[in-house]
Amino acid sequence: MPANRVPADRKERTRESLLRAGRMLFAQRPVDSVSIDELVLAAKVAKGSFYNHFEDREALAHCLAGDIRSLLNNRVAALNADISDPAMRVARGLAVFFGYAAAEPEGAMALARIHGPDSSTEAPHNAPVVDDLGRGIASGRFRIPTAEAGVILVVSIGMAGLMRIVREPSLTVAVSITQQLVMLTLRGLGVPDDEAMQCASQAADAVVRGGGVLN
Amino acid sequence: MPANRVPADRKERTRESLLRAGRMLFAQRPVDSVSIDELVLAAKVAKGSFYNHFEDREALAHCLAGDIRSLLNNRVAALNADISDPAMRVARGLAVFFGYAAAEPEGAMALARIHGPDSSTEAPHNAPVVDDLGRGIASGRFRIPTAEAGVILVVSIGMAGLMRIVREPSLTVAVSITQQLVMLTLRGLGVPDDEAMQCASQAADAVVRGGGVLN
DNA sequence: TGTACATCAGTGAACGCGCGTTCACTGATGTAC
DNA sequence: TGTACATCAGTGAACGCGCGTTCACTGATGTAC
Repeated sequence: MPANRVPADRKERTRESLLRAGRMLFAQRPVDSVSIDELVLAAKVAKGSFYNHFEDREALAHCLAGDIRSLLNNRVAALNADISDPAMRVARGLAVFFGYAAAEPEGAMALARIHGPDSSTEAPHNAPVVDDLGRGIASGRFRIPTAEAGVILVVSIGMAGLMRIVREPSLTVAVSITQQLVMLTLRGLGVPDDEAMQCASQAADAVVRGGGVLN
Repeated sequence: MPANRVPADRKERTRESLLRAGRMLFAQRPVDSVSIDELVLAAKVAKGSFYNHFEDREALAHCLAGDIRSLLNNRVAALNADISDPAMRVARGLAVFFGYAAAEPEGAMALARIHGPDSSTEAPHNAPVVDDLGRGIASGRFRIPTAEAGVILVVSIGMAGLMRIVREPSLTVAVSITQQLVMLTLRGLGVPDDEAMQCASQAADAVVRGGGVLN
C-alpha cells in the first residue's frame, strides 16, 4: 500500500487516448506501417508516455483487438443469455459482429486487420463459437462431421461480412448482408432452408436493425 | 530494335530469385516487416539490383501474389474446361486452392498474407468465381438472392481453408478439409445435401488427392 | 577468327532520414503533520 | 488550513541504428567489321 498515489484516471485517460489513436490508425493501415510518432501525435501524448503503457506497437495492437473482441463476445453472451437453439445463437452472434461493423466501422476494421481471420479452434476468443457448434452438433441441429470446419465457416464469414459492411457502413447494407450471410452460413451447417432463413431474418431485424448492439 | 542485347534470361533469373525470396519471407512475416536487405540477402543479389526490377517492396509483393493467383486461376480454368455444372465448378475451384496449400504451403501462405480475404466482386482475380456464381444463380442451381453474398462465402472459405491447410500441410488433411469445407459451401449456396456431398468428395478425390494440381 | 566497341543488368559502398527507445527532468496530485 | 514532502505519469530532446534509395563503376554478353 503506497503512501502517496497518483490519480488512477489520469493514467487511464492517457492509455485510452493511445488506444483510440491505434483504433483510428490501424483501421486505415497495416499495423507495421504505423509509427510510434504517428500514434502519440494522434493521441496528443508525449512520445515517452507510450512506453509507460505498452511495450511496443504490437502490444498496443494486441490489446486493442483483445478489448474489441471481448466487448463483442460479451455482447453476444448477454444477447444470447436465454436463447438455447444453437442455430439462433450463431445467427445472433454473427449479427452482433455485423451490427458493430455498421455502427463502429473504425473499430471493426482495426479488429479485422489485427486479428485477421484467425479461425483456429484453440484461440480463446473463438471459444463461444466452438461451444455453440459443439452443442449444435451434439443435438443434431447442425449436420457436420466435426466442429472444426464449422468454426472455420462461421469465423471466416464473420470477418468477411464485417469487412464488407465496413466498406459501406449503413444500417441498410448491414441488415441485407446479415440476412444473406447468416442464411448461407446456417444452411451450410445443415439447418433446413426455411428455418435458416427465419433465423437470419429475425437476427438481422432484432440485433442489427433493432440495435441490440448498443450497449 | 537495339543493336546490342543483354541475355534476357540473366535478368529473368535475378527477378525470379527476388520473387522466390519474397515468397519465402512473406510466407513467414507481414510484408511491411520484411526489409529490402533481407530480400536481397535471401535472393543472393546485390541491393541495387532490387530496384532494377521492382519499384518497392509493395510492388514485389503485389507481383508475387498476382503471379500465384493467376497460376491458380489458370489451373482452375483448365481443370473446369469441360465441366458445366456450376456446383462442380465451384467445388473443383476450391479444391485447386486447397491442393495448392498442401503442395506449396509457402506460396499459399504468401498469397493469403498479401491478398488477404479480398472478396470484392470487382477484383479481377475473383472474376471466375463471380462468373460461376452468376451462371449457377441463373440456372437455379444456386438458391441465393445475389451473387455478392455467394462470392463472399466462396472466397472467404477459400482463403480460410487455405490457411488451415498451410498450418498442417499434408495430403490427408487437405483432402479432409476440402471435403468438409466444399460440402458446407455448396450446401450454403443451396445445393441439395446429397449432391453437395457428392461434389465435395469427387473434387477432393480427383483434384486434391489425384494431384490435378500438379503443373 | 579476332579485336574494338556498345549495351545494360549487377554491384555494393555511401548517404541520410526516420523511427524506436531512453532518460533526466517536470509537474500534478495526494499525504503527513 | 497550510506547508513540506513523496510519488509517479507525463514530457520531449537526444541518440543512434536500421533501412530505403542512389549512383558511379564493373563485367558479362552480344555486335560490327
